[in-house]
Parts: sequence; C-alpha cells; structure tokens
Amino acid sequence: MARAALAAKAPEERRERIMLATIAVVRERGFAGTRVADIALEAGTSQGLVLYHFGSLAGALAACLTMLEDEFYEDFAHHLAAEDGPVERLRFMAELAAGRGAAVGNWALWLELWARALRDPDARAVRESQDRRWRAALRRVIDEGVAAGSFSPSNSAKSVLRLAALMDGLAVQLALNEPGMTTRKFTELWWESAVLELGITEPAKRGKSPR
Amino acid sequence: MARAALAAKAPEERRERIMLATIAVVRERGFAGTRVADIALEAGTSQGLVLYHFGSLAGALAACLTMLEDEFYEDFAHHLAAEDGPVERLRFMAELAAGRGAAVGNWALWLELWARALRDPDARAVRESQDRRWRAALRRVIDEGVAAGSFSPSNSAKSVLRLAALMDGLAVQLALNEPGMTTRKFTELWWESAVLELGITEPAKRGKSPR
DNA sequence: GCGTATCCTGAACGCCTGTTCAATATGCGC
DNA sequence: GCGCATATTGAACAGGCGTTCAGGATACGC
Repeated sequence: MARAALAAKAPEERRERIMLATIAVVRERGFAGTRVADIALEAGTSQGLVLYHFGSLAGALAACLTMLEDEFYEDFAHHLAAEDGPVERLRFMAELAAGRGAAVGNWALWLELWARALRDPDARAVRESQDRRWRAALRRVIDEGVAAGSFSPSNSAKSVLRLAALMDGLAVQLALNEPGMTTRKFTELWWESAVLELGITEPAKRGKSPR
Repeated sequence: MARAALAAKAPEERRERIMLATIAVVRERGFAGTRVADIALEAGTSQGLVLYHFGSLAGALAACLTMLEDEFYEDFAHHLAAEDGPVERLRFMAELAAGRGAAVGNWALWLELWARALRDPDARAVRESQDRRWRAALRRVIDEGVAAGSFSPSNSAKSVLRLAALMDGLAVQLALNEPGMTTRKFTELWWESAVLELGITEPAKRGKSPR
C-alpha cells in the first residue's frame, strides 16, 4: 500500500518538480531565455522527461503559467478572507500587491507575462483571468465598504479600474528597482490614492493584518 | 557635388533604413522573435549589411532602442511646448500618452521594453531615461500649474509619481486590448485622477490641443 | 585612369537547442 | 514470476539562425 501510493505519486511529484523548476528558471532567465536543458537541470531530471510530461517546451511554459495563476490566487483569497472589515481588507490587498506573501518577487514575472501576452494566447488568457480576479476582489471589497459606510467613491467602477491600474504602474517601478521605489513606498502611495478615490475617513485598524 | 553628397549620404540612409526596419520588426514580433533575416528583409538589404553596420543582432536592437527613445521625446517635447497653459499641457500629456502622435502603437513596445529591462542593461537605461524625462515633464507642468494657481496638490512629488504610474498601469490594459479600454477611456480615467490629485477646478480650454 | 577605403552581398559555417527515439528501468495486475 | 503499461534516460538528429568571410561594386583622392 505504502509502496503503491509512493509509486503512483512518484511520477506526479516528478511532474510537479519540473513545473516548479520551470517557474524558477523563468524567474531567473525570463521566458525567452528558458531552455529545456535549464529546466531539466533545475529539476534534477533529464531533458527527455520534461518533454515526456509536457510535450514541448511551450507546453511546460504554459503549465507553469497556470500553476502560477492558481498559486497566487489561492494564497490571496485565503488570506483575504481572514481580514476583518473592508478597510482592513483593502489595506491587506495593498500590502499583498506590494510584495508580501506569495506575491514576493512575482512582479518581475508579471512584467514578462504582460509582454508575452502581446503574442501568446495562453499568456494572454492567464493574465486576463488573473486581472479579472484581482479587480473583482477589489470591487467586492469596495462594495462592502460602501455598504458599511466606510467608503464613498463618486464612481466605484472607475475607482476599481484606476486603483488596479495604479498598482500595475507602481509595480513596474518596483519590479525594475527604480531608485526610491520600495515595498513601503508602494503601499503608501497606493493607499493615499485609495483614500482619495474612496473618501476613506477611518484608518485601518491594526487587526489580523500582517504586522 | 550632387554625386558626392549622394554617395556620402547613401550609406547613412541605408543604416537608418535598417534601424527603422528593426523597430518595425520588433513591433511585430517582439524582441525575442526578431531575427537578422527579418530585419534584412524588411529593410530590403542583405543580412550581411545589418551586421556590417551594427556588429551584431544585439547591436541593432540597442541602436533601435535609443532611436525610439529620441524619436518619442523630440516629438513630445516639440508639441508640448506649443500648448498654452498648464491645464492644457497636462491635458495634452494625457492625450499623448493615450496614444496620439508618435505614441500610437508604442505601448506594446514599452511593455516589451520593461520586460527586457529586467535583464538587459541597455533596455534598462533607455526605459529609465525615458521615464525620468516623462516624469520631469509632468513635474514641470504641475509646478507651473501650482504657480499659476490652477493646481493645488497636497504633495506634488507624490502626485507626479502616482499620475505617472497610473499611466503605465492603464497602458498595460490598452496595450493588451483589454475589452473596454480605449484611448478615450484612458484619457478620461487618467484625467479624473489628475483632477482629484491636483484639485483642478477650471476645465482645459480647447486651444491648440489636437481635436 | 588607378589604388584604396568604404560599402555591400550571398553563401558557407558552426553552434545552439528543441525534439525524436531506441533502450532501459520500474512497478503493477494477474 | 511474467508481461505490460508507464516512466525515464541519454544520445542522436535536424533545423534555425547568428556570425564570418571572401569576393565584388562603388566612389573618392591623387
């Protein structure tokens, strides 16, 4: 039994190891610079196995994309639900985007993804889905805040668009290590914009939010 | 004399033609997908000549980067100077960024540039210089507006950062043809943010600003 | 006119890298 | 234990593409 379980799982584990290796390599060398040999080396397997499991290099890249997407979203949804009220949740989203939790070091990857999405339909789908999820979450939090009387945006749909776009824009600077742009600065700049957009009056209570 | 001038200029023209061809190909296929053969074909020359003038594919790409940078800036600075007052200038910048004039179709290129800047120092330098120029222009216009009493930002340095970042973020959506994001929407969303950030009261007079 | 520097070409070279494949190992059902 | 399906490997293959190069055209100085 233990043998059987191990045997049945081993290939799956190998497969996942390859996916993780792919992400690692893409992070280091970018999509364009990722070679099958790199993935195999990172995963500690042969090149053949990578192709065996994913059919082609493109297949491996695609698999790693969807994995990334799910990974980020699960982590994010899980933590977001743990926050208290709308103000705290919004604050949490700002901090998450700035680079806490699973988002750490991901912005560079998102930049790559955007560029790739210009031509690769898979990448486009991933980025679109992720963007939609993020905006939907933002929207939900804002609606919640409106209902609770904490926020009073003049046009919440537009606020969502702007606040989401602002994050992306700030992220570019963060990912490129623009001098003066830090995690802290990111959060600060974005939060002030949110305050302005949504007319937030009460400060975020320091609750379950990370430090 | 006519002969001499022609002879002296012909190689230069060829060279420039190759640079323009490079830009065209990069626009179409991206940095990663650009091959020497493509450039030569587009420019109507041999592959050898591309290498003769630029040493390598990387050299050609680098040359096209700096050309892009200068091209955009000259066009932009030229037109900006023609605008009347700070409010009109700011409005002009919004419209330019959204995709008028030399900026048309450039955002996709900028996305590529950002991704490339993660690894290529040349690309990084270009993007940094361009970003700096753009922010400096924004800053100048805002300072002007403050001096003229048209704007009253609570913190102009931060407003510059946020408004510039917002443009980048909106640009991502524009470049990726996000449904619902158009040139018009871009301008509208950004302008409202500017109004909010800077406390603009007077509307932009319809002056020399393009349509 | 002639030599020379510059410009330009097209073919050949050689490397890099994704993919294929035949061979081998592994574990499971029977 | 045996055969079969699934995993896994490493080497060989093949195509693409950047770069090199030997040769030729062009225009200029003398």
